[in-house]
Order: sequence, then structure tokens, then C-alpha cells
Amino acid sequence: MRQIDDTADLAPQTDRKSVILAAALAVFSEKGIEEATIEDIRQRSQASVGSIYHHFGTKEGIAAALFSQGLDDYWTQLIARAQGKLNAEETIHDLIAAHIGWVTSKPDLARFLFSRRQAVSPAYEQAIRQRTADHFKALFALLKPWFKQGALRRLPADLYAPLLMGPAQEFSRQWLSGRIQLDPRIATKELSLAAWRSLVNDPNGST
Amino acid sequence: MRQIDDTADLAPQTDRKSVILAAALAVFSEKGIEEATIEDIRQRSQASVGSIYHHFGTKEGIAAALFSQGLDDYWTQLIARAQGKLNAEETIHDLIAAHIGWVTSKPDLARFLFSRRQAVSPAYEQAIRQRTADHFKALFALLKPWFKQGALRRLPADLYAPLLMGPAQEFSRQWLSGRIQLDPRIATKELSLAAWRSLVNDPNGST
Amino acid sequence: MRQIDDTADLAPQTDRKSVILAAALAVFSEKGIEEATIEDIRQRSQASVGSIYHHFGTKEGIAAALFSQGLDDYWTQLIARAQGKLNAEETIHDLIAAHIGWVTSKPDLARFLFSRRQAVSPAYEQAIRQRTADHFKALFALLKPWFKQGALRRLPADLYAPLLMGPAQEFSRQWLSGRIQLDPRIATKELSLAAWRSLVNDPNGST
Amino acid sequence: MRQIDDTADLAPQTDRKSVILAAALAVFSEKGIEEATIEDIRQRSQASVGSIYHHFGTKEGIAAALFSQGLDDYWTQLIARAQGKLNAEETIHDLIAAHIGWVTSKPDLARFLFSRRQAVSPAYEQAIRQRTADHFKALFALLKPWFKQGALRRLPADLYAPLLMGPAQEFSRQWLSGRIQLDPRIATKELSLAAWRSLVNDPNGST
DNA sequence: GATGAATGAGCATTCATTCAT
DNA sequence: CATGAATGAATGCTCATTCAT
Repeated sequence: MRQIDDTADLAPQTDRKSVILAAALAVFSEKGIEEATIEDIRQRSQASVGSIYHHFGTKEGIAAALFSQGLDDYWTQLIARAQGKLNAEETIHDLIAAHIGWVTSKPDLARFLFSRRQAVSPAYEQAIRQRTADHFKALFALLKPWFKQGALRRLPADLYAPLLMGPAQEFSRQWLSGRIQLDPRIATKELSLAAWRSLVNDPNGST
Repeated sequence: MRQIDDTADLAPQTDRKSVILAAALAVFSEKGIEEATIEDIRQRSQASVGSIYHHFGTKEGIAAALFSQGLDDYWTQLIARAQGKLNAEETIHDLIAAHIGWVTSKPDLARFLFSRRQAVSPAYEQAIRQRTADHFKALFALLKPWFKQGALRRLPADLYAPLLMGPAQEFSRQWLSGRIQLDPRIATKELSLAAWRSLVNDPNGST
Repeated sequence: MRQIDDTADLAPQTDRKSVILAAALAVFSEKGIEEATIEDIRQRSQASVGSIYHHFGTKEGIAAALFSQGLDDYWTQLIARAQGKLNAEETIHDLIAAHIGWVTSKPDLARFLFSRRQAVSPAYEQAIRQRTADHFKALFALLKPWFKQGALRRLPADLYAPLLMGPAQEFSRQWLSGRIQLDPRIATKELSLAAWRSLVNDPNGST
Repeated sequence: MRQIDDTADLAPQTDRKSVILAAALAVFSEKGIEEATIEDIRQRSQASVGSIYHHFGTKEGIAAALFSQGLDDYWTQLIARAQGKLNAEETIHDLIAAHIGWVTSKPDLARFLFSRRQAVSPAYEQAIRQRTADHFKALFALLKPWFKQGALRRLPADLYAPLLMGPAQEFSRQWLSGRIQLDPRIATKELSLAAWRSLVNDPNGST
């Protein structure tokens, strides 16, 4: 509440607040937000109910804190990885690789982030959407040069996310749920190829 | 659970059981399974609690019935639409079109089907996976000829679903949640093109 | 909820709802609304928590039901007793006697009714005030003839309740809290005399 | 509880302790003792929880300190005002006037003092009763001369408080709760007249 | 004296489910 | 088949109080 490191990244920390957050993530990832109980979190974190509420106010407050951190972490890594590439194909490949890499290295957080279903208040939902939209815009800026250069196709805005991230996203979901065994690293090549092919401006394209 | 007509389609009916099912679908779609209460369903359906339990046994029983029906309906339409096509491209296009068409015409059911998160018991979960796998296999059989013919690429099995359905699936999710405005019919062309490009065996492909 | 006898008086009944109400009254009277717990009421009533909530919705709902019944019972008896008297003095005497009589015969209800302190929602508070005002107006109508006849003094409206009921009210409070031992029946004579003297139009009065 | 200056009057002070007390009074007056939380008091007083507990030990300790001070202040003013009067009527009038004056000038304290409902421990309750009884006895001593002189009626002891203070007390309660608009100053005359008439030894009295 | 993180018993309320009518 | 009163375990949350700094 008055700690300096309020922008705490997701690296393991040991102050009570972080411990609670880590426990909550584990529980949320396992059972989903609704199914998770404060008691679950209390047991895992070894904190008291009062302490949990002292720091987060409500159960949704915990989810919100986690969500906020997670989202920023995800997008930050995505954008960092795709910056300063030499051509469109490489940019797209690295985006997908960053996505898969992030999901693979933080599966709990990914499960939590990508499976949410209006578990947060409408007000907060709005804030999240805005932030996601901003992040996506930043990511899009990275592709700007290749659009200007004519390497990438101009499409209705709503299509970019599905075409670019759809395959990787679908793969991630299935992998996170255990329905898929294939090593994500191996999948990266094909998933980024799919993204590339659906966005590349190919004069000899089959359509 | 105790009925013969488990394969009841999703056409509107007026017997008590169907009314309850329809009410449940609406409620589940709005609030999610966990958040929905029997009381919500009771109010929407104008049935009594006792009656609901008489027909479905448990809350999960309602979800299961709905899920079962929904899943079959979805796959049936998908496969029906993609049968007997003349070439690979058309087959794939029609699959995507069928998906988008189904989602568009039954948004509540789609929201319910595609947002589930282990809301059903592990046992039932298993059954569903099996059934989904079977359905997917049937769908895959439709593509068999084009594989044999060399028109489609041979890839690790786990990749087909993400590549084929990923973009459309991602688009659907966002459209169902209201984050996307673009008319799904218009999106179909690009979404199926994306699927086609990532699966087509193109000797001059960019990889 | 769908019983016919919704206007149940406060006579002992045996249906679950009445049993709960009686138990709640006892508990509220003993510890006050805030201090009373649902668990207290449950134990006394031998009902289940669910049953209590099924009938009353909230703890405040129980208090409200009790309050509503109690208020009506009190005023009804007050007015019934003071009707059709031959002169002002008798009317006033019987009003006070009725008040004391009611308090004496239903001490729990009286304690509950007269000690409330915004324990009910503002909305309900408003309704109660209106009803009390209406009842008081009805009571006032009983005194009309004696006003017209010149036997009673004309005063600012806000003074009538304090002058008429003040002494009896104060006596009741103290008696109910156990601070006073004096038999209420014996007190009645003096308390009604006080009310009479402060309202009578005495040409030779000391003011 | 651990201070010397327990007889601190109620004049505004600025040391931490007084600030807390003032904040507590405001909160208690608004929501009642039970409903008020330490957190409410902390916010209003800008003190820390620890500081509040350092000074008062328990929540009830705050209420007790307030109650103690308030009670003494009330009775002190009452008795001061009614001392040295020339006759019974004037004494009684000034008592009522002092009561109304006090209530009017310190409404929060009055609300707190007069609405309490066993919010304090039985032990403390006993102490308060004793003190109130003592104070009342002191007040009664002021009326002694007029009793001896035969101006005032001899009645059962338990009746004096209701007859003397009842109307004013009832008026105060209603005024404090906002149910009455009439200016208390204007009401004083009638309220004291009522007290006078019910106590005066009138050989030609109407009974 | 002051601070606020931590504690945990306790509470109102919810809700799936049962069952007598 | 239908009804809805009854059940009680479970849950999110509150709040007075303690105590290390």
C-alpha cells in the first residue's frame, strides 16, 4: 500500500503482498476465479484472511491486481521482442515466438489471463479493454513500416488480431488445457508462418 | 439424464423441459455457468425448482445436456456444410463459413460452448473431449482426399485445429464478447483465406 | 409468502414463519437488532438458516416485519381503547392507560418498538414515519370534539405528542429497562393526570 | 482509562485524544455505537488505529469516556441553571430550559447520550446508573424547599423523572431525530408548563 | 506516543439440493 | 410431474484488537 515497488514485476518476491498474489495465481489457475475461495488462497499463502483483505479489499481486487500485472508483463515482452526487426516476416515471427515463449514460461499466468470470462466488474472490464487496445496499438506501430512498404495487406482493423494471433492463441489455449502435447517451441515455426501467410501481400497469392 | 430424447435438436419447443433448457442457456450465456443460479433459471423459465431438478438432476446436468446438444449441433452443421466439395480450397472455405454462420445464428449457444472452463466434472469433461476428438476426426476425413492428392500440407496433428480454426475461433470469441463490430459474414472470406494459406501445399511458398 | 393470514396478529401461531418471528422478537428485545445474530434466532426458533432467509430475505426483513406488525398492533389498541368516550379527560386517561397496558402486556415488543435507532433502511424508515403519522392523526381525530368544545388547548402541532405521551413514554422506557420498579398500573393515574393537566384549557391555569 | 484528565470538559481541544473523541462523537451520533467502526473514527480523526487504542483501550472505552463526560456536562449545566431560584415554578422552568438548551447546543452529544441502548457492558452500565441516580438526587435537592413548603406534590419516587422531564425528553428525542421542526426555544415554555402542572400541589386541581 | 500490517473469530447471506404434499 | 418450503454447508467479508517497528 505504501511500498515503493508498487510496479512489482512478476518475479518472485517475499513480502506478504507478493506471496498472496502468487498463491492467488496458483489457485485461480487451477480452479478459475469463481471456484477459488479465499480460504484456498489463505492456505496456500499462509496469510490470514484479514491480511489478504487488508491488501486487496475484495477477491476481485486480487484478480484485478493479478490481471493488471499479467497483462502488462505479457504485452511488454511481446513488444520488446518484436522491436527493431529488419523485415516484416521476422517481426511477425518474433511476435508469435514471444507469445508462445511467454505462455510457456508462465503457464499459470497465461491460463489466468486467457481464460477470464467477465469475472471482473464491468467498470474494470472497461479499463482492461482500453489498456489492451493501447497495447495492441503499440504493437501495431511496429508493423507500420511494413505496411507503408507494401509488404503487408491492408484489411479491416478487426481482422488483424485474429489473423495474427489466432492460430497461436488457439494453440496456446489447447496446450494450456492439456489437450495438446506438441512442444510449443516446435509449433512456433508453423504458427508464425500461418500468421505471415495470412498477412503478406502476395501478388501471386492464391486468391 | 433420464430421458430418451437426448438428441433433441435446438429448435424451439414448448414442453417444460425445453423451456427450462432455453432459459438455462440464456442465463449461462449471460453470467457463465458458475455465476448462474437455479433461481435465475427458475425465474426465466417460470418452472419450479422441483421441476427443474426432476428433469435434470443437478445444475451440472443442465449444463451437460446443453453442452451435449450444442456440441453435436455445431459439428453436424460444420460437417454437413463441408461435404462433397470439389476441391480443398472450397472445403476449407465452407468449413470456416459454417463455423461463422453457426456462431452468428446461435450466439448464446456459441458463447456457452466456447467459453467453458472446466465447469463440468472431470468425468464428463473426458466424455466431451472424446466426442470432440471423434467429431474432429470425421471432419478431418473430409480433407483426406486433398491430403492424398498433395494439395494440403502434412503437419503434426496438434497443429491442424489451430491453423484451420484459430483465426475464425479468435474472431468468434471477440465478436461474441462484443469487442469486435465487423460483420462476421464479411470476415468469413479473409478468415477462410488465412486457413487455406496456412494449410496449402505451395511449392513456391515463402518458407 | 402465500399464506392467507398475512395480517397475522401477534397472537402465538405455530407455522414456521410465526415461530421465527417470535424467536426474533425475543432475541431483538434482549440484545437489540444489531447485536442479535441470525444464529441466535435460528437456535431459538429451531428453524434452519435457509428457512429464515426463505421467509424474510434479510435480517432487516425480519425486523421490518416485526416492526410493522408491532406498530399496527400498538396503535390499533390505543385507538380502540380511546374511542367513544364521554369527555376529554376520560379519553386522555384511557389513551395513557392503553399505552401502559400495551407496554405491560407486551414488554418485548415494546422494548423492540421503542428503542429502535435507525436500525432500518432509510427507505423503510420513511414508510414507518408515514404510517406513524397516519396513526397519530387518527388518534388525534378522537380528540377533535373536545378541541371544538374548547376543553383542550390549541398548541403547535409538534407539541401534542410530547405533552400527551411524554410522561407515559418516559415512564415506559425506564420500566422496560428495569430502572423503575413501580407498578405501571399504579403509575397510570398520575401519568394520565399529567397529560390531562398539560392539555386542559384552564381559564384559571397558572400561566 | 490511563489518563489523569478524565474530567476534560467538552470544549474543543486539539490534542490527539480530544480530536479522536470529537471524531468518535460525530460518528456515534450518525450511525450509533454498534454501527460505528474504528475505521470510521480513524478516518474522521486522521489518527492511526494504534493511536486510538493507545488512548482508549477498546471501542467501548471511547464510548465510555464520551458518555462519562457527556453525562457530567449535562447534569452540571442542568443543576447550575436551576440553582438559587425564588420559587418552585421558576426552578422547574429553568430545569426544562436548561435541558432544551443543552440538547440544542450539543445535539450530537445529546443524540449519543439519549439513544444508547445497552451499548455498554453491564458493569459500566451499573456505574452509569449510579452516577445518574446521584445526579438526579442532587437535582432533587434543589426542589426540596418547595416540597417542604408544600408547593409540590409528594408522589412515588419513580414518577418524578417521567413527570418532570418526560415531555421535554420526548420532545428532544423527536427533535434530534428530525421528526419535529418546531423551534425548541419556543417549545420550552409549554414543556416546562406541563412539568409544572403535573407537579404543582393545586388544591383546586382538576382531579 | 504513533503507525499500520496482521490476526482470526464471527457474521450475514447464498445456493444447490431434498422431499413432503 | 409439479411445487416450494426447508436444509445447512460454504463463502466473502468485517472489524475489534494486537504488536513489532
